[in-house]
Amino acid sequence: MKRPEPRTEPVPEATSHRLSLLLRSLRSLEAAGVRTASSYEIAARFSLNSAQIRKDLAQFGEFGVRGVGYRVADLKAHLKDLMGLGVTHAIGIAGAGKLGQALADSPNFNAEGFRVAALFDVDGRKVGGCSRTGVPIRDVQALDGLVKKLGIDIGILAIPEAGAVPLAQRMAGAGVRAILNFAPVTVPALPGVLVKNLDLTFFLENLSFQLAIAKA
Amino acid sequence: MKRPEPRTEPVPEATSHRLSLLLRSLRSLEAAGVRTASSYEIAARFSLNSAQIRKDLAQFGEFGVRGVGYRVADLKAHLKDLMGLGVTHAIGIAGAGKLGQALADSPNFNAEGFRVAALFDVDGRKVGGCSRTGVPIRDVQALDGLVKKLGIDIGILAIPEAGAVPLAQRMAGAGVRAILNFAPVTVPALPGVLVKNLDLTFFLENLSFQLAIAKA
DNA sequence: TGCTGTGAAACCGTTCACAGCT
DNA sequence: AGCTGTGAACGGTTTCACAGCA
Repeated sequence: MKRPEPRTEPVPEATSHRLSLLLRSLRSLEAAGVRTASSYEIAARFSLNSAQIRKDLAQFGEFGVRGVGYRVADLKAHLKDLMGLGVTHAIGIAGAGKLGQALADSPNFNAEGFRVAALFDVDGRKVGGCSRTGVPIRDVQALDGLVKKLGIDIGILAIPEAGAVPLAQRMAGAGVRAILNFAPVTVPALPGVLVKNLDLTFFLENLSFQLAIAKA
Repeated sequence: MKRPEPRTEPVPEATSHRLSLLLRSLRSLEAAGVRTASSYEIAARFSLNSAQIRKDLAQFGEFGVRGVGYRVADLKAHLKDLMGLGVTHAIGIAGAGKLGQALADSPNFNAEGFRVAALFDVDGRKVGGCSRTGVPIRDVQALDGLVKKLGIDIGILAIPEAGAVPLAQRMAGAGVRAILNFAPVTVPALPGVLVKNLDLTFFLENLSFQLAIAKA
């Protein structure tokens, strides 16, 4: 099994999402006791083209066995490694409101590869407490120190619009390497830090838009 | 100002997101007292190509004035109309946990074009209560009746994985026209209902992936 | 034989560059 | 002159179709 040159260009978001889906699918195949699966079988699971699965994987190496398919356990292990889920990322969430706590307690954010290390808030009444599953709520003042101490490499912004950009900058300064922003502002790219803006309103508006068009 | 044929094909998600961004930008321009803006000026606000803005809009009509640009108030009104935000969509959220309540109380989900009409839960202790901003929590049993009574046309799934698909089907049966699913399962397309699966884990995994590649 | 991995073709979205209106 | 609206060029992604290996 050979590997191509290590990539430097970012992976297209569509590819990344398909690989996440693939990983999820492999987990369920493994749980079902399936040892080996062809790209055709996998493609049937979610509605995808089998060639696309092969192409997606081929960018990163040769993971299959001709005439046989893919060994589920092997491919899953390779994928996890590839996606950087072999090591556990420590997450810091700014904003201990409902959204922040929902994310902090979510099994999805404490799954393979991720662990929510702390919540941060400005509200003195919340600071010192912890979320339902025990994620401590700290004062934003302590952010810089705790990012380093806890090894937080991913920051999440679950705060109102106004504070988002400065807080993103603060996180970047503290050494966070990636930021997921839920506030309805576009946080600009920061040097050396990956920023993903994720305004949930846009998805709602998208639905509204599609409905409006279908109606017409 | 002429309009092209009404569209039937779905709008690409990228276009839809850009138009959401454009709408947001127009609101801030209007708030700043700007009356008219060229595609070049608007493009500079977010980092886009001016031609793309013109092309995006051109699919739906002619909204600009040659030699002048776009009248901010006019374009905003047209965009809102186009995106189906002229009428208010009633939203029903399944799952009155932290995420469900966060969304129910979010100003973004109660903005122009949207209003959260009800939360639904199976937990008898929650039923009968309401969220911080007063969205009533109802028993899932009552879903079918309330969808019709409250005119709910958009359903949101903020529940664990297991119940998501059946509940989506139930919502579809009750007459919901679009579903936004936050549970980590792919809810398949249902006849006559728009389904958008939005697994937040995928965005985290995407960040992890990009970090892993950058490191290599 | 049956599957992967992959060049070639088709498709789609973005960018360029300019005609045409005000 | 200045800007929109748009045909044409470009670049990237998806699909096809098959060579090549187990």
